[in-house]
Amino acid sequence: MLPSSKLRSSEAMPNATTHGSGFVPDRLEAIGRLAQYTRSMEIHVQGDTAENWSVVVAGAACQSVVRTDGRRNVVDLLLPGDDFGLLATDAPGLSVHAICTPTIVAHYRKSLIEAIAAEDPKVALHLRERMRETAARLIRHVLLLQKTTAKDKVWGFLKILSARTNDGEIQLAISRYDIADYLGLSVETVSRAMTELQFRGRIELRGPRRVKTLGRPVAEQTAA
Amino acid sequence: MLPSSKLRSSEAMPNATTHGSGFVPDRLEAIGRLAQYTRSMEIHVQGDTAENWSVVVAGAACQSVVRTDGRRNVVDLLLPGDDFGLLATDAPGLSVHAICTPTIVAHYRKSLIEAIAAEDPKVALHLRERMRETAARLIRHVLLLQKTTAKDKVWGFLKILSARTNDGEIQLAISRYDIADYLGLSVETVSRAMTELQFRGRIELRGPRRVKTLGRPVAEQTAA
DNA sequence: CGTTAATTTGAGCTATTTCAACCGTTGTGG
DNA sequence: CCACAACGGTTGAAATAGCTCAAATTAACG
Repeated sequence: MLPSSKLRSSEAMPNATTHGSGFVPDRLEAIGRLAQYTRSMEIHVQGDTAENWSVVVAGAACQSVVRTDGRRNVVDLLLPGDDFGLLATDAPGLSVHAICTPTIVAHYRKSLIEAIAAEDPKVALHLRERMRETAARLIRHVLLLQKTTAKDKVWGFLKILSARTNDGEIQLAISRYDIADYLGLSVETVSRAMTELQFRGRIELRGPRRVKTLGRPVAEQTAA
Repeated sequence: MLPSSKLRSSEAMPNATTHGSGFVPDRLEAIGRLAQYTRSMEIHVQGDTAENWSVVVAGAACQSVVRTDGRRNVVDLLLPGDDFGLLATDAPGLSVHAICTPTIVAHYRKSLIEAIAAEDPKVALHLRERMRETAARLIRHVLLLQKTTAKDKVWGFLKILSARTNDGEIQLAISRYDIADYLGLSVETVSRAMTELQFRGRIELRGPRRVKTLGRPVAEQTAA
């Protein structure tokens, strides 16, 4: 259950250090360590539990909890550019797993980035902005979960994903099971919601993992 | 829709400045402005929309959104000691309202606290800790919303509240309607869940707004 | 190709929403 | 001081939505 490879940036992704991934300031880029993970592998840096700030560079990951009854809840979905470990460290039983292969994550020691942030206001500002983004993601998640019907939840979820791609086409890195655990629904309900959304012309399924969002929210449609 | 009174700390709460409310470091306490609000009144400092960091000192407030269809969603419940305005500022349509009378909130200009934080690491640390608390609250909220049954949601909600009081007795500042909007349920379901929780001996209702939590989680009971 | 995992579909059951009415409290104006 | 409106809370009944168990179908991968 260890990363298949844990490499210096220069070894794993020569371009990452030289040109930068674009996700963090150059100043931080230099001290990052890239690690590559495979599907369902836990993401952490060996040796220390909560001492790292991490940014997903490629692939996808999700932060989740498993309940005492065996149920799993996905608290946050992490796509390239998303980070974790700065906020939400003390939550009990929270862990991060890769959900596709390969998933590449950049790890930064908190002690280091804090030292840099202390003397570089630009970096400090960047980190605060990252925290705000994480909070915004959590709030969007809450809003999603508060929607009444499963169709609304699934549609809202797909809409958020499609907003992160240029066109409406989505490459789903995440399985129906993960979506179910993210939305607090059963897999069957997620699947049915998908097919029904297609039936109603709101999405187009070009395969289980290829979705294109088409229309306006389900909420507006049900209102009409 | 303006605060009934907007006072210097020394005028409204003589003790707040001298002894401190205990919620923020002395260094910050000095620059805070206390404002008092009545139920359903929007909480903001006149003149600037998102330029303040605010801490609830007494009473209670909730951060909410109203959807296009008229539904309201409560994103965060703010009890004495909880803060808002640092994270989650850019969310669209988000506003904070007092949910009981009186609700007292301390406002701090962001420009000021950032300046202080820049030269006082202790204050900076405090602010980071506050952001982590806010995120932890959001995560707990997500986990609550992901619970499958309404009883689990309501019980989890009450349990979180009771964890913030010394004994298990809760003084509910929040109405059933607010709870419903917080948990993404209808009012009727919340009410029914309450009476059923009492029927099953998990809580004791000493009046609509006085609840005492008794047993272990509903989840464990349903498992048995 | 064959095996395994992922997704979809079906049927019965339970939970939740919705619409409606009722009760108790509070506050207000006559 | 009382009647009455307004609000918060509870309860009832019908319709719907979602969960569970079960199985079929499809995609992924060695």
